Amino acid sequence: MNAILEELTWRGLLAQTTDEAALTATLNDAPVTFYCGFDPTGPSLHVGHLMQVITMRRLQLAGHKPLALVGGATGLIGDPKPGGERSWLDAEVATDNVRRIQGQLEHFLTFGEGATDAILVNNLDWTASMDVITFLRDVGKHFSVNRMLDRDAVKTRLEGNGISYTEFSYVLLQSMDYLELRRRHGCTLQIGGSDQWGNITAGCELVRRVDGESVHALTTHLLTKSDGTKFGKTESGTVWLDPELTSPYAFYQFWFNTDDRDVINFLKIFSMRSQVEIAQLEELTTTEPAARAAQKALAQDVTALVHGAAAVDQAIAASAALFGRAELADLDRDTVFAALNEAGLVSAGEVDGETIVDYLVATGLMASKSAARRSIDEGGAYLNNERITDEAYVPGAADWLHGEFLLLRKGKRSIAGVRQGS
RNA sequence: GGCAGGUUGCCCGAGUGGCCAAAGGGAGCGGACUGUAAAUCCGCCGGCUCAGCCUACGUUGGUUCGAACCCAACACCUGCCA
Repeated sequence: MNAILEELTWRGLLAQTTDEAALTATLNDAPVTFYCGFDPTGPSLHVGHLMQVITMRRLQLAGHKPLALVGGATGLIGDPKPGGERSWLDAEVATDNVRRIQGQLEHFLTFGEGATDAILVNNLDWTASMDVITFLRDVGKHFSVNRMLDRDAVKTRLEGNGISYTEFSYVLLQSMDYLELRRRHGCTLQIGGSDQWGNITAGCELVRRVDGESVHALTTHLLTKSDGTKFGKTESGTVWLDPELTSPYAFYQFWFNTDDRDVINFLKIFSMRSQVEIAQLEELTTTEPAARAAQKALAQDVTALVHGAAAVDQAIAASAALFGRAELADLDRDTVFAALNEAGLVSAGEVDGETIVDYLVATGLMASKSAARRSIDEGGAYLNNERITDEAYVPGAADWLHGEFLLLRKGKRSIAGVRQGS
């Protein structure tokens, strides 16, 4: 087996390949141009996309050439998912999303003119100008509806709430991408999540039927968590890569809170650490679970990759200040400010009212005054790390840290601050 | 275009005239125990000027002392037929 395939296998990434022997030979033979597509369904990539992005990076480091495709066209159509029809993505929003996502991808791969440098492509470029007759004759003719109906997502939809012709056609567009990228860039490998297997192999088949060339597919396992919940979500929603949508602090916390049972798998998938290093961390997780060395390594690695080393330092400092044992009074003003700023800081001027309930609501920590009162009742609200018992309490001069900040907390780990003055 | 079924809180789903802010489950939140983990147990889970009031069961209008529940129209979804 080829070295990079072995590594992907060890990391638990490799789910399926079209023809392992042929793919191994191809990868050994020469640099391979490969692609992976991202549909612009949101304003940013999120941690769920990270697995593919990092896999692309691994392949690039192994000497292969990535084509990062953003689905300006496919995003407007929608890949059928079992649950039901997707909500319509406005064309303008899609265009904007494409631009944002392209910018993010540039962050993770090395782009340029060199042999293994990555190239950005957008499938709108070869789809928008295609006319219906050409589409139906040159592309549609190669697809059997009978086989399209066999796909799981489609079957589920037929048994459930049905599927529109729009989404049913999605696979044709994605297949066209493969054909086009092979012609334009000599692309002979497509990677994606294992849920993309059907779309990817359909592309392989189209290339074979139309151009008579044999191209490859490689899928990665879908990420599962031990507790059965979906990866990539927190109580506040999707964990985005855009620092405007998910702060580096929240991002760091997301990884830091990983379950013991998942942390080693995540390190294999998301970090560039070696087999030896990960084995050591695995050992530490068993012998000294409370230290959570593996979670720290994971959070630092991924945060550094996405937001840079400086953001890691800030996230660590903020976490230490907010969760540490240190007396709040002992923390210097700048540390408090940096920590609260990461956690989310509201200016006192924006607070409507003066009781602790008003502050809790203003920071967004509590959804409503009712919820705030309830939390206080339940003993789950804290001011400067001390439990609040009186919902009518009005913070006094002594409560303002350095005369400037209030530290508010809900439960153990939802934190926000209020800042006096401007 | 015809016929049938459907639209309930974040999600699923019960409720068919007063006892309904609406059963049950899931998700979520808090507490206890811990390690900012998991599991477990307990509590909470529309809003507010909170023993009361307001808003809510697709939309609008109607019947009624009283409607998520009955009637009408409309909108949307699904299926079957044309």
